[in-house]
Amino acid sequence: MHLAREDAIISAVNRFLAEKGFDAMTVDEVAADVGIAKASLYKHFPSKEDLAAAAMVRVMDRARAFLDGLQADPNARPLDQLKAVARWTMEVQLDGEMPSLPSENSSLRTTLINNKAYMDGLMDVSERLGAWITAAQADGSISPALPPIAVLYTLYARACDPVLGFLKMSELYTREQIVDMVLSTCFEGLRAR
Amino acid sequence: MHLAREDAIISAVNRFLAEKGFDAMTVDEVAADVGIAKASLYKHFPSKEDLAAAAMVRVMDRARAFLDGLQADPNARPLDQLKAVARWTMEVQLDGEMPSLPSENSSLRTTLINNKAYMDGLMDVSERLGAWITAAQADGSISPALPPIAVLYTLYARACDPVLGFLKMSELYTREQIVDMVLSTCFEGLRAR
DNA sequence: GTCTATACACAGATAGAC
DNA sequence: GTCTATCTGTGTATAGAC
Repeated sequence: MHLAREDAIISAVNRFLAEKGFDAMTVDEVAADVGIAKASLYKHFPSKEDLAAAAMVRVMDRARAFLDGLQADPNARPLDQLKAVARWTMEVQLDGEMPSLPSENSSLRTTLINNKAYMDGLMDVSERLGAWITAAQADGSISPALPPIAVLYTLYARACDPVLGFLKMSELYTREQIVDMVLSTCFEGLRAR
Repeated sequence: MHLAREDAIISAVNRFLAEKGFDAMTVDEVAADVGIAKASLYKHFPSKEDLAAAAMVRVMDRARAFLDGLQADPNARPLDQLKAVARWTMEVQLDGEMPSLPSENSSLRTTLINNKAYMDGLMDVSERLGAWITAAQADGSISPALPPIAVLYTLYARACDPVLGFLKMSELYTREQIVDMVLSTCFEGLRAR
């Protein structure tokens, strides 16, 4: 019961973070959405920052589970694994399930850095992606001129790429078309091949 | 005197918007930075939203002036013009001079949409870039498979690309190297050619 | 753990004198 | 137009009863 309620809280936080971001999200609306009093919410999580951190931990866990699924196929090409991750990331964002935080907010940064579950998850994901990136550069599918960290950051940035939302707002393309276009832009570039 | 003071206000707003964003920026700190009382600030601009709008109008004017300079060279290739625009955008962001607004905040959106100077500037920039995009697709340098609007949004998104800030924070590369890497990723893609 | 009620701080905006 | 002082709303967090 207790865990189920906390899961409902995190779901609400996740949605609000995806919708309006950390600053615009209020603890009042989270409590109202879950259907409990604000004071009760503070019995589960000690601060607004910890609410956001819990949502980030959960999305990181989702990402790791997705990576587990990908690694079940041992003879997939590293490039395809990376594309699959980028696609998943963008689909999560388009579905309004990708919490995104301001990179500057220092109180939030401190909470996240001190959160072991989050940092461990981030390290794990980064290492697994890093292995695929170097493998893909070794087999010649990813440009070897780019530092691996630049490739990694570029992939992470797909989680908050505003192009997805703009194209969705235009209502000119389907979800799949949007993802395909941005994925193509990311890996193939704007220039013709 | 009056215009000079308003210009100082807009400069401060521009910097704060680039540093911490609209929500985190406070009117108090803007007034303190300029060195006037908050009430005096409200004699110049009727609301916080209008402050942000003024900063956006100014950066749009800067962009248009840059486009004017580019168009002075009549025999430049459209692809190179687009690259030059993307480069300029990223340099402005890296220098902490690119105000960036949340796309969701509705009160801000309303103010911007009702601001004729801003909307005219946005349309002008979009049309000029749109012409280069279609020209570059016609001459085979930009991928013809992408809708021009997707290319346009992708270029606009460079103004708030978090990869720039992350790479800067890593302190591994110079400003020029960072811009070159992200520019290459944008136009050439992650995949090797 | 859940609630109602409230403390506390801060930010946007305004009043009114000069 | 500039100032000091203030209003007002709202948001995070807590007190204390049950």
